[in-house]
Amino acid sequence: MNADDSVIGRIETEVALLMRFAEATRRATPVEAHRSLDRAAYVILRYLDEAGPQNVSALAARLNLDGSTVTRQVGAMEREGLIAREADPNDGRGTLVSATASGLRRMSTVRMARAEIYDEMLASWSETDRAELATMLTRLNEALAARSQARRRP
Amino acid sequence: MNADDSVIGRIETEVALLMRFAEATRRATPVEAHRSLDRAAYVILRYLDEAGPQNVSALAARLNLDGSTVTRQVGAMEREGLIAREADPNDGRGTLVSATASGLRRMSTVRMARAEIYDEMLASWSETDRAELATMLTRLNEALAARSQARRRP
DNA sequence: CGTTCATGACTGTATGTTACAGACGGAAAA
DNA sequence: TTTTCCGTCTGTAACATACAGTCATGAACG
Repeated sequence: MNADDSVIGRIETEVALLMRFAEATRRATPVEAHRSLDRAAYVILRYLDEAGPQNVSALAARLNLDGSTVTRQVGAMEREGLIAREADPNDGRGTLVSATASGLRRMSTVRMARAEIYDEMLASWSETDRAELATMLTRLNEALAARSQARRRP
Repeated sequence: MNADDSVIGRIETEVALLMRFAEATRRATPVEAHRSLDRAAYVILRYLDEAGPQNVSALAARLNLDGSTVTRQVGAMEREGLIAREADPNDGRGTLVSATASGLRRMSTVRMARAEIYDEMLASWSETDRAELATMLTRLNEALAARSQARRRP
């Protein structure tokens, strides 16, 4: 049986395809929107916005990145004024990273632009179908998150 | 209104999340599966399997990559015996890239492994829900592809 | 209270992927 | 035939990332 004959095969194919599209779209995005807030910066700001100030380790765990990578990322973001770093009052070893107003503004702009793109792209979809897509993606991510958890504590 | 309050906002959020998961999963994949067939190699082999031998430019266009990037990729893949290169009989400038049996075998192995992961991950889903997810992903990709087309010929 | 171990951040280094610019040769057009 | 265009390849640079090691702080335990 060809892998594509099964529903699971189709899911694998479509997720792979989605990855390629997303990458290509990101790279093709005009400089003023993309370079101003590269991928890691965007997700970091999203998370800080959602969960409040975090230390580097927490960010690394959340983003599934090495601590050193996050250190460099937030270093660059600090230079651009997107986030601020301060000593963690509860742990002298830690560094608390918090989003600045400017950082949140930039994140929000990117987010609105992306939502706009999806809105245009799905213009012909019914509201029901859009809701169904959102639900399915949410559930897929929940499944992925559960698997991540399971793998981290084997 | 917060962007997440709308269905479109949720879709944007979930796709961004899915990207992070997919990246992290790819990086966390054990060497024997991952290094043996890195991301670009996998999609190149998938495309060659689907569409037959292609020259470098066609691959680059399809994958939304620069020609030089594809040149290097197929160079590495040739060294590993995953693809073969020959002069394009129809165009002396071109190089025809074709998958080898070994390359297709490796691709298929990776594909099955991935399908297996999805299968486990979605074990608790009903067949109806799985089918619904596959359908929604397919439709989302169609919308993305349509947008790509539109942007390429503006 | 001091020693030892664990943890958080950071730095040095290496790798992989990518793009852009330029070279070179073959193809197509004038 | 000459000029221009196109496909591939090579040189170079940027960037994100991981791994290993360093340094400082906190925690546990005798």
